[in-house]
Amino acid sequence: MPELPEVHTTATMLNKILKSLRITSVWTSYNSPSHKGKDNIKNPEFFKSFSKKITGAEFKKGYRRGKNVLLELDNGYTVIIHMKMTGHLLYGKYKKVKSKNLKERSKEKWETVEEGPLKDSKNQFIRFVMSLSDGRHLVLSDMRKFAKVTIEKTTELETSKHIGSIGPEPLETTFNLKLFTDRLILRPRGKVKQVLMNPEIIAGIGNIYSDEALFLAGIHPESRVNKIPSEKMSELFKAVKKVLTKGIDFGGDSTSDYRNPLGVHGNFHHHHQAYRNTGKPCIKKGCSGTIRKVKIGGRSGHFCDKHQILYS
DNA sequence: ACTAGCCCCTGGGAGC
DNA sequence: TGCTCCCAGGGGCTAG
Repeated sequence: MPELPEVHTTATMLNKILKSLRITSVWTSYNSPSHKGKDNIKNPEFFKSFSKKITGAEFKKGYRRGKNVLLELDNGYTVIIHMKMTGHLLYGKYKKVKSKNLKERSKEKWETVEEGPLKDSKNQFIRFVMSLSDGRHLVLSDMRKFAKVTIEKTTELETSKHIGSIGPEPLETTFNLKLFTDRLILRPRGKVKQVLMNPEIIAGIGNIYSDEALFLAGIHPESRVNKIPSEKMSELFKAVKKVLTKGIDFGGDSTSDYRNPLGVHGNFHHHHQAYRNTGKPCIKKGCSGTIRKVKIGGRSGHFCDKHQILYS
């Protein structure tokens, strides 16, 4: 699933690709009027005004905040895209076709006409399309329809409810051990894995990278934040930076079919040490433990039963 | 402050 | 081959 490294890869590439391109039209197959929250293109009324705001505008820059891709336009608005579980943004040449499947709510769908790396013609999950002034398209593929697309005035972005409450960025140079500890201790009795994954505490860390960081630091995911000794907190701090950086270096993690905007998979999922390795022997040097799975706050956590210590 | 549980959603895998 | 059932989960939400 897209976490910080995947969103970072996508946003960085889009910044280069989209710069000075114009949006000529917009399309979506999302249609859930009853969906909670009106500020989402799944709501047809919202999509209408959204479409009006962005059609004709030009991209100024693309960047990331937390797990959100932010696309700043030249007309004072910024498009906010959260890809959630199965979303990815793809750039290429697509065409609209009539769906043969009459059961589908929308009788239109999009498929690629591009050859090369982006052989995406079987992609039946394109839910949102921005047609661009170069004749190409930026499309959102979103199998489970969890993604969220919305818009804010650029000047109000930092105080908006979508972006305003997001915690500090763990890969910023200003993110040091003291800040890390100060943030975690805001939830003193929380389970460390849950606290790490809370976007209001620290931005961008999800299930995969929290498992991997805790594995590296040798801390059990159910440890209470205020029981973790300071030298272990220091190890965790370094581990968080390390796994996120490694994720970016590998082009992201494609466990959930993540692809970058040119359709290329990442490789981090070939290097998991804990995540989804249930039952396998621990690969830490000299450790004879086994990877176990536990439910924490409705999410599955994976850890070595030997070298990851429970502080509680 | 924290927890449990539900919801959004659909493909993939297991079991029969 | 095809059915049923369970699982994956970010984050927003409510209720306790």
